[in-house]
Amino acid sequence: MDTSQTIVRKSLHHELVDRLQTLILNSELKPGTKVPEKLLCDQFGVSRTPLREALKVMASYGLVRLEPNRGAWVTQVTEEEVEEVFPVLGALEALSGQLACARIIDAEIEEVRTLHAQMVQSYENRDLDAYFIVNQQIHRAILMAARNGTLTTSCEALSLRMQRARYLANMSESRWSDAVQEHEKILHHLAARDGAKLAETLLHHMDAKRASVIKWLRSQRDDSPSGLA
Amino acid sequence: MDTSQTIVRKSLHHELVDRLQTLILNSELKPGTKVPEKLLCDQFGVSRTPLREALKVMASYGLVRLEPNRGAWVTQVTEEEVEEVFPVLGALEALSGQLACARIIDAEIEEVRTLHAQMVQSYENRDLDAYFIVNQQIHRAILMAARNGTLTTSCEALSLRMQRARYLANMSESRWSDAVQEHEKILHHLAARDGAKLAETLLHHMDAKRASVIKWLRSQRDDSPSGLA
DNA sequence: CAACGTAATTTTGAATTCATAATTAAGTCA
DNA sequence: TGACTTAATTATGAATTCAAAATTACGTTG
Repeated sequence: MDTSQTIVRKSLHHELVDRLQTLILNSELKPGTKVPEKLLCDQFGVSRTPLREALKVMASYGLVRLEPNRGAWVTQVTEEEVEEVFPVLGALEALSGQLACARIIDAEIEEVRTLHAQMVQSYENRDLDAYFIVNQQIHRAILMAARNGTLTTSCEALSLRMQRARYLANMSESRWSDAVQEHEKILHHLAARDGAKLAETLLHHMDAKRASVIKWLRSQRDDSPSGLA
Repeated sequence: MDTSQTIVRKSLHHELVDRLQTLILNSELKPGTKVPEKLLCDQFGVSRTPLREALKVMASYGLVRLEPNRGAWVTQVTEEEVEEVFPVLGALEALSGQLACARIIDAEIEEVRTLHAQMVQSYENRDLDAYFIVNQQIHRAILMAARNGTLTTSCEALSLRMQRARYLANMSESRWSDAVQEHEKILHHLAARDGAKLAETLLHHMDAKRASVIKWLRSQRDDSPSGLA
Protein backbone atom coordinates (compact mmCIF):
# COMPACT_ATOMS: atom_id res chain seq x y z
CA MET A 1 0.00 0.00 0.00
CA ASP A 2 1.85 3.07 -1.25
CA THR A 3 0.61 6.26 0.31
CA SER A 4 3.61 8.36 -0.61
CA GLN A 5 1.65 10.18 -3.31
CA THR A 6 -1.49 10.58 -1.27
CA ILE A 7 -2.11 13.87 0.43
CA VAL A 8 -2.82 12.95 4.01
CA ARG A 9 -5.45 15.25 5.39
CA LYS A 10 -5.87 14.67 9.05
CA SER A 11 -9.12 15.65 10.63
CA LEU A 12 -9.07 17.57 13.86
CA HIS A 13 -10.60 14.82 15.95
CA HIS A 14 -8.02 12.34 14.67
CA GLU A 15 -5.21 14.70 15.56
CA LEU A 16 -6.75 15.05 19.01
CA VAL A 17 -6.90 11.27 19.48
CA ASP A 18 -3.15 11.20 18.85
CA ARG A 19 -2.50 14.05 21.26
CA LEU A 20 -4.63 12.52 23.99
CA GLN A 21 -2.90 9.17 23.59
CA THR A 22 0.44 10.90 24.01
CA LEU A 23 -0.76 12.74 27.09
CA ILE A 24 -1.95 9.50 28.66
CA LEU A 25 1.20 7.54 27.76
CA ASN A 26 3.39 10.33 29.15
CA SER A 27 1.32 10.32 32.34
CA GLU A 28 0.44 13.95 31.82
CA LEU A 29 -3.07 12.60 32.16
CA LYS A 30 -2.84 10.21 35.08
CA PRO A 31 -4.83 6.96 35.37
CA GLY A 32 -7.83 7.36 37.63
CA THR A 33 -8.04 11.11 37.15
CA LYS A 34 -10.70 13.04 35.33
CA VAL A 35 -10.00 14.29 31.82
CA PRO A 36 -10.01 18.10 32.12
CA GLU A 37 -12.15 18.87 29.10
CA LYS A 38 -12.13 22.63 29.37
CA LEU A 39 -8.42 22.87 30.09
CA LEU A 40 -7.55 20.67 27.13
CA CYS A 41 -9.80 22.71 24.84
CA ASP A 42 -7.94 25.83 25.90
CA GLN A 43 -4.52 24.19 25.56
CA PHE A 44 -5.24 22.80 22.10
CA GLY A 45 -7.21 25.84 21.03
CA VAL A 46 -10.22 23.84 19.90
CA SER A 47 -13.85 23.77 20.88
CA ARG A 48 -15.45 21.00 22.88
CA THR A 49 -17.05 19.31 19.87
CA PRO A 50 -13.95 17.76 18.29
CA LEU A 51 -12.40 17.02 21.70
CA ARG A 52 -15.50 15.15 22.78
CA GLU A 53 -15.51 13.21 19.50
CA ALA A 54 -11.92 12.21 20.24
CA LEU A 55 -12.85 11.13 23.77
CA LYS A 56 -15.54 8.84 22.40
CA VAL A 57 -12.95 7.14 20.22
CA MET A 58 -10.52 6.93 23.15
CA ALA A 59 -13.26 5.23 25.13
CA SER A 60 -13.71 2.65 22.38
CA TYR A 61 -9.99 1.88 22.77
CA GLY A 62 -10.46 1.51 26.51
CA LEU A 63 -8.09 4.36 27.36
CA VAL A 64 -10.78 6.46 29.00
CA ARG A 65 -14.12 5.56 30.56
CA LEU A 66 -17.12 7.76 29.89
CA GLU A 67 -19.44 8.19 32.82
CA PRO A 68 -22.77 9.62 31.69
CA ASN A 69 -23.16 13.18 32.89
CA ARG A 70 -19.93 12.87 34.86
CA GLY A 71 -17.33 13.21 32.14
CA ALA A 72 -14.37 11.16 30.95
CA TRP A 73 -11.91 9.44 33.29
CA VAL A 74 -8.50 8.03 32.44
CA THR A 75 -8.78 4.28 33.01
CA GLN A 76 -6.55 2.49 35.49
CA VAL A 77 -4.51 -0.55 34.59
CA THR A 78 -5.93 -3.24 36.85
CA GLU A 79 -4.63 -6.73 37.57
CA GLU A 80 -7.74 -8.17 35.95
CA GLU A 81 -7.09 -6.18 32.79
CA VAL A 82 -3.46 -7.28 32.64
CA GLU A 83 -4.51 -10.91 33.05
CA GLU A 84 -6.93 -10.41 30.17
CA VAL A 85 -4.86 -8.38 27.77
CA PHE A 86 -1.51 -10.18 27.83
CA PRO A 87 -2.86 -13.56 26.72
CA VAL A 88 -4.60 -11.87 23.79
CA LEU A 89 -1.49 -9.88 22.98
CA GLY A 90 0.52 -13.09 23.23
CA ALA A 91 -1.68 -14.85 20.69
CA LEU A 92 -1.44 -11.90 18.33
CA GLU A 93 2.32 -11.51 18.67
CA ALA A 94 2.73 -15.24 18.11
CA LEU A 95 0.76 -14.90 14.89
CA SER A 96 2.81 -11.89 13.88
CA GLY A 97 5.99 -13.92 14.38
CA GLN A 98 4.64 -16.76 12.29
CA LEU A 99 3.58 -14.49 9.46
CA ALA A 100 6.78 -12.46 9.66
CA CYS A 101 8.91 -15.58 9.21
CA ALA A 102 7.00 -16.38 6.04
CA ARG A 103 7.22 -12.89 4.58
CA ILE A 104 10.20 -11.00 5.93
CA ILE A 105 12.94 -10.04 3.49
CA ASP A 106 16.66 -10.10 4.25
CA ALA A 107 16.99 -6.33 4.52
CA GLU A 108 14.30 -6.30 7.21
CA ILE A 109 16.07 -9.01 9.18
CA GLU A 110 19.19 -6.83 9.09
CA GLU A 111 17.13 -3.92 10.41
CA VAL A 112 15.92 -6.01 13.32
CA ARG A 113 19.48 -7.16 13.93
CA THR A 114 20.61 -3.53 14.16
CA LEU A 115 17.77 -2.65 16.52
CA HIS A 116 18.60 -5.69 18.62
CA ALA A 117 22.23 -4.57 18.96
CA GLN A 118 21.03 -1.12 20.05
CA MET A 119 18.77 -2.74 22.60
CA VAL A 120 21.59 -4.81 24.06
CA GLN A 121 23.67 -1.64 24.21
CA SER A 122 20.88 0.14 26.12
CA TYR A 123 20.70 -2.80 28.49
CA GLU A 124 24.42 -2.67 29.15
CA ASN A 125 24.17 1.08 29.74
CA ARG A 126 21.21 0.41 32.06
CA ASP A 127 19.30 3.04 30.06
CA LEU A 128 15.73 1.86 30.64
CA ASP A 129 14.05 4.58 28.59
CA ALA A 130 16.18 3.90 25.53
CA TYR A 131 15.75 0.15 26.06
CA PHE A 132 11.97 0.38 25.99
CA ILE A 133 11.89 2.53 22.91
CA VAL A 134 14.10 0.13 20.92
CA ASN A 135 12.23 -2.84 22.35
CA GLN A 136 9.00 -1.42 20.97
CA GLN A 137 10.64 -0.78 17.63
CA ILE A 138 11.68 -4.43 17.40
CA HIS A 139 8.18 -5.70 18.10
CA ARG A 140 6.88 -3.18 15.61
CA ALA A 141 9.37 -4.26 12.95
CA ILE A 142 8.24 -7.88 13.28
CA LEU A 143 4.64 -6.71 13.07
CA MET A 144 5.44 -4.77 9.90
CA ALA A 145 7.10 -7.83 8.38
CA ALA A 146 3.88 -9.78 8.99
CA ARG A 147 2.19 -7.49 6.42
CA ASN A 148 -1.17 -7.56 8.10
CA GLY A 149 -2.66 -4.17 8.86
CA THR A 150 -5.49 -5.57 10.95
CA LEU A 151 -3.02 -7.46 13.11
CA THR A 152 -0.93 -4.32 13.49
CA THR A 153 -3.90 -2.23 14.54
CA SER A 154 -5.13 -4.82 17.04
CA CYS A 155 -1.69 -5.32 18.59
CA GLU A 156 -0.97 -1.64 18.91
CA ALA A 157 -4.33 -0.89 20.49
CA LEU A 158 -3.72 -3.51 23.17
CA SER A 159 -0.08 -2.48 23.69
CA LEU A 160 -1.24 1.06 24.22
CA ARG A 161 -3.56 -0.05 26.99
CA MET A 162 -0.74 -1.81 28.78
CA GLN A 163 1.65 1.09 28.39
CA ARG A 164 -0.46 3.19 30.72
CA ALA A 165 1.00 1.10 33.53
CA ARG A 166 4.39 2.70 33.54
CA TYR A 167 5.95 -0.57 34.57
CA LEU A 168 9.07 0.40 32.71
CA ALA A 169 9.87 2.44 35.81
CA ASN A 170 10.28 -0.81 37.70
CA MET A 171 11.73 -3.90 36.09
CA SER A 172 13.87 -6.13 38.25
CA GLU A 173 17.45 -6.72 37.20
CA SER A 174 16.80 -10.45 36.81
CA ARG A 175 13.66 -9.87 34.72
CA TRP A 176 15.56 -7.43 32.54
CA SER A 177 18.33 -9.92 31.99
CA ASP A 178 15.80 -12.65 31.12
CA ALA A 179 14.03 -10.33 28.71
CA VAL A 180 17.27 -9.69 26.84
CA GLN A 181 17.88 -13.45 26.67
CA GLU A 182 14.41 -13.95 25.23
CA HIS A 183 15.12 -11.30 22.63
CA GLU A 184 18.26 -13.16 21.62
CA LYS A 185 16.06 -16.15 20.88
CA ILE A 186 13.54 -14.00 19.04
CA LEU A 187 16.21 -12.65 16.72
CA HIS A 188 17.64 -16.12 16.22
CA HIS A 189 14.35 -17.73 15.22
CA LEU A 190 13.39 -14.80 13.03
CA ALA A 191 16.70 -14.92 11.17
CA ALA A 192 16.20 -18.68 10.73
CA ARG A 193 12.63 -17.98 9.60
CA ASP A 194 11.39 -20.61 12.04
CA GLY A 195 7.80 -19.48 12.51
CA ALA A 196 6.75 -22.09 15.04
CA LYS A 197 9.72 -21.50 17.31
CA LEU A 198 9.40 -17.72 17.05
CA ALA A 199 5.71 -17.92 17.90
CA GLU A 200 6.48 -20.05 20.93
CA THR A 201 9.21 -17.69 22.11
CA LEU A 202 7.03 -14.61 21.69
CA LEU A 203 4.23 -16.30 23.61
CA HIS A 204 6.56 -17.05 26.48
CA HIS A 205 8.01 -13.55 26.30
CA MET A 206 4.54 -12.05 26.68
CA ASP A 207 3.68 -14.29 29.58
CA ALA A 208 6.86 -13.33 31.39
CA LYS A 209 6.01 -9.68 30.75
CA ARG A 210 2.56 -10.28 32.16
CA ALA A 211 3.97 -11.80 35.34
CA SER A 212 6.40 -8.91 35.68
CA VAL A 213 3.68 -6.29 35.30
CA ILE A 214 1.44 -8.10 37.80
CA LYS A 215 4.27 -8.18 40.31
CA TRP A 216 4.83 -4.46 39.85
CA LEU A 217 1.10 -3.68 40.17
CA ARG A 218 0.97 -5.59 43.44
CA SER A 219 3.97 -3.74 44.82
CA GLN A 220 2.30 -0.47 43.82
CA ARG A 221 -0.93 -1.47 45.53
CA ASP A 222 0.92 -2.37 48.71
CA ASP A 223 2.79 0.94 48.71
CA SER A 224 -0.38 3.03 48.73
CA PRO A 225 -3.08 1.07 50.55
CA SER A 226 -5.79 3.61 49.72
CA GLY A 227 -7.18 3.00 46.27
CA LEU A 228 -8.27 6.59 45.99
CA ALA A 229 -6.14 9.44 44.74
CA MET B 1 -18.33 -8.61 37.89
CA ASP B 2 -21.94 -8.32 38.99
CA THR B 3 -23.73 -5.51 37.22
CA SER B 4 -27.22 -6.67 38.12
CA GLN B 5 -27.56 -3.92 40.68
CA THR B 6 -26.01 -1.22 38.55
CA ILE B 7 -28.28 1.17 36.75
CA VAL B 8 -27.10 1.12 33.15
CA ARG B 9 -27.34 4.56 31.67
CA LYS B 10 -26.66 4.49 27.98
CA SER B 11 -25.47 7.64 26.33
CA LEU B 12 -27.03 8.73 23.08
CA HIS B 13 -23.91 8.25 21.00
CA HIS B 14 -23.52 4.71 22.31
CA GLU B 15 -27.10 3.90 21.42
CA LEU B 16 -26.43 5.31 17.95
CA VAL B 17 -23.33 3.13 17.51
CA ASP B 18 -25.56 0.10 18.16
CA ARG B 19 -28.21 1.29 15.74
CA LEU B 20 -25.69 2.04 13.00
CA GLN B 21 -24.08 -1.37 13.43
CA THR B 22 -27.48 -2.98 13.02
CA LEU B 23 -28.21 -0.93 9.91
CA ILE B 24 -24.90 -1.99 8.37
CA LEU B 25 -25.27 -5.65 9.29
CA ASN B 26 -28.80 -5.71 7.89
CA SER B 27 -27.53 -4.08 4.70
CA GLU B 28 -29.88 -1.18 5.20
CA LEU B 29 -26.68 0.79 4.85
CA LYS B 30 -24.90 -0.86 1.93
CA PRO B 31 -21.12 -1.25 1.66
CA GLY B 32 -19.61 1.36 -0.62
CA THR B 33 -22.45 3.81 -0.17
CA LYS B 34 -22.37 7.10 1.64
CA VAL B 35 -23.81 7.33 5.13
CA PRO B 36 -26.82 9.65 4.80
CA GLU B 37 -26.14 11.85 7.80
CA LYS B 38 -29.13 14.11 7.50
CA LEU B 39 -31.58 11.30 6.79
CA LEU B 40 -30.38 9.30 9.79
CA CYS B 41 -30.64 12.34 12.05
CA ASP B 42 -34.25 12.74 10.97
CA GLN B 43 -35.00 9.04 11.35
CA PHE B 44 -33.47 8.78 14.82
CA GLY B 45 -34.71 12.21 15.85
CA VAL B 46 -31.29 13.40 16.97
CA SER B 47 -29.03 16.24 15.95
CA ARG B 48 -25.86 15.82 13.96
CA THR B 49 -23.54 16.08 16.97
CA PRO B 50 -24.21 12.68 18.58
CA LEU B 51 -24.56 10.99 15.21
CA ARG B 52 -21.18 12.30 14.13
CA GLU B 53 -19.65 11.15 17.41
CA ALA B 54 -21.03 7.68 16.71
CA LEU B 55 -19.59 7.74 13.19
CA LYS B 56 -16.13 8.50 14.56
CA VAL B 57 -16.38 5.42 16.77
CA MET B 58 -17.69 3.33 13.86
CA ALA B 59 -14.66 4.47 11.87
CA SER B 60 -12.35 3.28 14.65
CA TYR B 61 -13.98 -0.15 14.28
CA GLY B 62 -13.40 -0.02 10.53
CA LEU B 63 -17.09 -0.18 9.68
CA VAL B 64 -17.13 3.21 8.01
CA ARG B 65 -14.40 5.30 6.44
CA LEU B 66 -14.30 9.03 7.08
CA GLU B 67 -13.22 11.11 4.12
CA PRO B 68 -12.31 14.63 5.25
CA ASN B 69 -14.89 17.10 3.98
CA ARG B 70 -16.60 14.31 2.05
CA GLY B 71 -18.48 12.50 4.78
CA ALA B 72 -18.66 8.92 6.00
CA TRP B 73 -18.81 5.89 3.69
CA VAL B 74 -19.75 2.33 4.57
CA THR B 75 -16.61 0.27 4.02
CA GLN B 76 -16.54 -2.60 1.56
CA VAL B 77 -15.37 -6.07 2.47
CA THR B 78 -12.37 -6.55 0.21
CA GLU B 79 -10.35 -9.68 -0.49
CA GLU B 80 -7.34 -8.05 1.13
CA GLU B 81 -9.33 -7.37 4.28
CA VAL B 82 -10.63 -10.94 4.45
CA GLU B 83 -7.09 -12.28 4.05
CA GLU B 84 -6.03 -10.02 6.92
CA VAL B 85 -8.91 -10.45 9.32
CA PHE B 86 -9.49 -14.22 9.27
CA PRO B 87 -5.97 -15.16 10.38
CA VAL B 88 -6.28 -12.73 13.30
CA LEU B 89 -9.74 -14.04 14.11
CA GLY B 90 -8.36 -17.56 13.88
CA ALA B 91 -5.64 -16.85 16.42
CA LEU B 92 -8.16 -15.26 18.77
CA GLU B 93 -10.72 -18.05 18.43
CA ALA B 94 -7.97 -20.61 19.00
CA LEU B 95 -7.08 -18.81 22.21
CA SER B 96 -10.72 -18.65 23.22
CA GLY B 97 -10.97 -22.42 22.73
CA GLN B 98 -7.90 -23.02 24.83
CA LEU B 99 -9.09 -20.80 27.66
CA ALA B 100 -12.63 -22.16 27.46
CA CYS B 101 -11.40 -25.74 27.92
CA ALA B 102 -9.63 -24.67 31.09
CA ARG B 103 -12.55 -22.75 32.53
CA ILE B 104 -15.85 -24.01 31.19
CA ILE B 105 -18.26 -25.64 33.63
CA ASP B 106 -20.41 -28.67 32.88
CA ALA B 107 -23.64 -26.68 32.59
CA GLU B 108 -22.07 -24.51 29.88
CA ILE B 109 -20.95 -27.56 27.93
CA GLU B 110 -24.54 -28.75 28.03
CA GLU B 111 -25.66 -25.38 26.70
CA VAL B 112 -23.26 -25.67 23.79
CA ARG B 113 -24.46 -29.22 23.19
CA THR B 114 -28.03 -27.95 22.96
CA LEU B 115 -27.05 -25.16 20.60
CA HIS B 116 -25.11 -27.65 18.50
CA ALA B 117 -28.15 -29.88 18.18
CA GLN B 118 -30.21 -26.87 17.07
CA MET B 119 -27.55 -26.02 14.53
CA VAL B 120 -27.58 -29.53 13.07
CA GLN B 121 -31.36 -29.31 12.91
CA SER B 122 -31.13 -26.01 11.00
CA TYR B 123 -28.65 -27.63 8.63
CA GLU B 124 -30.98 -30.54 7.99
CA ASN B 125 -33.83 -28.10 7.37
CA ARG B 126 -31.52 -26.13 5.07
CA ASP B 127 -32.49 -23.04 7.05
CA LEU B 128 -29.42 -20.87 6.46
CA ASP B 129 -30.62 -17.88 8.51
CA ALA B 130 -31.33 -19.99 11.56
CA TYR B 131 -28.08 -21.88 11.05
CA PHE B 132 -25.99 -18.72 11.10
CA ILE B 133 -27.66 -17.36 14.18
CA VAL B 134 -27.08 -20.56 16.18
CA ASN B 135 -23.57 -20.83 14.75
CA GLN B 136 -22.79 -17.38 16.12
CA GLN B 137 -24.29 -18.32 19.47
CA ILE B 138 -21.97 -21.32 19.71
CA HIS B 139 -18.87 -19.26 19.00
CA ARG B 140 -20.12 -16.72 21.49
CA ALA B 141 -20.75 -19.36 24.14
CA ILE B 142 -17.17 -20.61 23.82
CA LEU B 143 -15.95 -17.02 24.03
CA MET B 144 -17.99 -16.50 27.20
CA ALA B 145 -16.53 -19.65 28.72
CA ALA B 146 -13.05 -18.24 28.12
CA ARG B 147 -13.87 -15.51 30.68
CA ASN B 148 -11.81 -12.85 28.98
CA GLY B 149 -13.63 -9.63 28.20
CA THR B 150 -10.81 -8.20 26.12
CA LEU B 151 -10.77 -11.33 23.97
CA THR B 152 -14.54 -11.11 23.58
CA THR B 153 -14.43 -7.48 22.52
CA SER B 154 -11.62 -8.07 20.02
CA CYS B 155 -13.28 -11.11 18.48
CA GLU B 156 -16.65 -9.49 18.16
CA ALA B 157 -15.24 -6.35 16.57
CA LEU B 158 -13.51 -8.42 13.90
CA SER B 159 -16.51 -10.72 13.39
CA LEU B 160 -18.63 -7.67 12.84
CA ARG B 161 -16.36 -6.48 10.07
CA MET B 162 -16.65 -9.81 8.30
CA GLN B 163 -20.40 -9.97 8.69
CA ARG B 164 -20.79 -7.03 6.36
CA ALA B 165 -20.02 -9.48 3.56
CA ARG B 166 -23.33 -11.20 3.62
CA TYR B 167 -21.65 -14.41 2.56
CA LEU B 168 -24.30 -16.37 4.39
CA ALA B 169 -26.39 -15.79 1.29
CA ASN B 170 -24.03 -18.08 -0.57
CA MET B 171 -22.42 -21.09 1.05
CA SER B 172 -21.93 -24.15 -1.11
CA GLU B 173 -23.57 -27.40 -0.07
CA SER B 174 -20.20 -29.06 0.33
CA ARG B 175 -18.80 -26.21 2.42
CA TRP B 176 -21.89 -26.28 4.59
CA SER B 177 -21.54 -30.00 5.15
CA ASP B 178 -17.84 -29.59 6.02
CA ALA B 179 -18.64 -26.78 8.44
CA VAL B 180 -21.09 -28.98 10.30
CA GLN B 181 -18.45 -31.74 10.48
CA GLU B 182 -15.98 -29.21 11.90
CA HIS B 183 -18.52 -28.21 14.51
CA GLU B 184 -18.92 -31.84 15.54
CA LYS B 185 -15.20 -31.86 16.28
CA ILE B 186 -15.42 -28.54 18.09
CA LEU B 187 -18.10 -29.87 20.41
CA HIS B 188 -16.17 -33.09 20.93
CA HIS B 189 -12.91 -31.40 21.92
CA LEU B 190 -14.70 -28.87 24.10
CA ALA B 191 -16.57 -31.60 25.97
CA ALA B 192 -13.27 -33.43 26.42
CA ARG B 193 -11.70 -30.14 27.54
CA ASP B 194 -8.84 -30.74 25.10
CA GLY B 195 -7.61 -27.17 24.63
CA ALA B 196 -4.87 -27.92 22.11
CA LYS B 197 -7.13 -29.95 19.82
CA LEU B 198 -9.96 -27.44 20.08
CA ALA B 199 -7.60 -24.58 19.22
CA GLU B 200 -6.34 -26.50 16.21
CA THR B 201 -9.86 -27.27 15.02
CA LEU B 202 -11.05 -23.69 15.44
CA LEU B 203 -8.00 -22.46 13.52
CA HIS B 204 -8.80 -24.78 10.65
CA HIS B 205 -12.48 -23.85 10.84
CA MET B 206 -11.60 -20.17 10.44
CA ASP B 207 -9.28 -20.83 7.53
CA ALA B 208 -11.97 -22.81 5.74
CA LYS B 209 -14.39 -19.96 6.36
CA ARG B 210 -11.83 -17.53 4.94
CA ALA B 211 -11.47 -19.59 1.78
CA SER B 212 -15.24 -19.80 1.44
CA VAL B 213 -15.70 -16.06 1.80
CA ILE B 214 -12.93 -15.36 -0.69
CA LYS B 215 -14.56 -17.67 -3.20
CA TRP B 216 -17.86 -15.90 -2.74
CA LEU B 217 -16.26 -12.44 -3.08
CA ARG B 218 -14.65 -13.49 -6.36
CA SER B 219 -17.93 -14.80 -7.72
CA GLN B 220 -19.54 -11.50 -6.72
CA ARG B 221 -16.81 -9.51 -8.44
CA ASP B 222 -17.19 -11.54 -11.63
CA ASP B 223 -20.97 -11.05 -11.59
CA SER B 224 -20.76 -7.26 -11.60
CA PRO B 225 -17.58 -6.21 -13.43
CA SER B 226 -18.01 -2.54 -12.54
CA GLY B 227 -16.65 -1.83 -9.09
CA LEU B 228 -18.83 1.23 -8.78
CA ALA B 229 -22.37 1.26 -7.45
C1' DC C 1 -21.30 20.96 65.25
C1' DA C 2 -22.80 17.40 62.39
C1' DA C 3 -26.25 16.01 59.26
C1' DC C 4 -29.51 17.39 56.15
C1' DG C 5 -31.70 20.27 52.68
C1' DT C 6 -31.64 24.09 49.50
C1' DA C 7 -29.64 27.57 46.34
C1' DA C 8 -25.73 28.96 43.32
C1' DT C 9 -22.35 27.41 40.29
C1' DT C 10 -20.19 24.48 37.21
C1' DT C 11 -20.13 20.80 33.98
C1' DT C 12 -22.13 17.94 30.69
C1' DG C 13 -24.87 16.45 26.55
C1' DA C 14 -26.86 17.71 22.60
C1' DA C 15 -29.06 21.20 19.41
C1' DT C 16 -28.08 25.03 16.79
C1' DT C 17 -25.37 28.17 14.18
C1' DC C 18 -21.83 29.56 11.06
C1' DA C 19 -17.69 29.49 8.04
C1' DT C 20 -15.68 26.75 4.65
C1' DA C 21 -15.19 23.06 1.39
C1' DA C 22 -17.33 20.18 -2.04
C1' DT C 23 -20.77 19.35 -5.29
C1' DT C 24 -24.06 20.51 -8.59
C1' DA C 25 -26.07 23.60 -11.97
C1' DA C 26 -25.81 27.10 -15.27
C1' DG C 27 -23.59 29.69 -18.56
C1' DT C 28 -19.80 30.70 -21.91
C1' DC C 29 -17.00 30.01 -25.80
C1' DA C 30 -14.40 27.32 -29.16
C1' DT D 1 -22.01 19.78 -29.03
C1' DG D 2 -18.63 19.49 -25.54
C1' DA D 3 -15.08 21.14 -22.59
C1' DC D 4 -14.15 24.69 -19.37
C1' DT D 5 -15.66 28.66 -15.96
C1' DT D 6 -18.17 30.49 -12.75
C1' DA D 7 -22.22 30.90 -9.74
C1' DA D 8 -25.69 28.60 -6.68
C1' DT D 9 -26.54 25.02 -3.68
C1' DT D 10 -25.58 21.63 -0.44
C1' DA D 11 -22.84 19.21 2.94
C1' DT D 12 -19.27 19.19 6.22
C1' DG D 13 -16.45 20.53 10.31
C1' DA D 14 -16.23 22.96 14.22
C1' DA D 15 -17.72 26.81 17.38
C1' DT D 16 -21.38 28.37 19.97
C1' DT D 17 -25.53 28.14 22.56
C1' DC D 18 -28.80 26.20 25.71
C1' DA D 19 -31.23 22.94 28.77
C1' DA D 20 -30.46 19.53 32.14
C1' DA D 21 -27.65 17.17 35.38
C1' DA D 22 -24.12 17.13 38.81
C1' DT D 23 -21.32 19.39 42.01
C1' DT D 24 -20.26 22.74 45.30
C1' DA D 25 -21.36 26.24 48.69
C1' DC D 26 -24.22 27.80 51.98
C1' DG D 27 -27.58 27.97 55.54
C1' DT D 28 -30.68 25.70 58.66
C1' DT D 29 -32.11 22.67 62.30
C1' DG D 30 -31.84 19.10 65.69
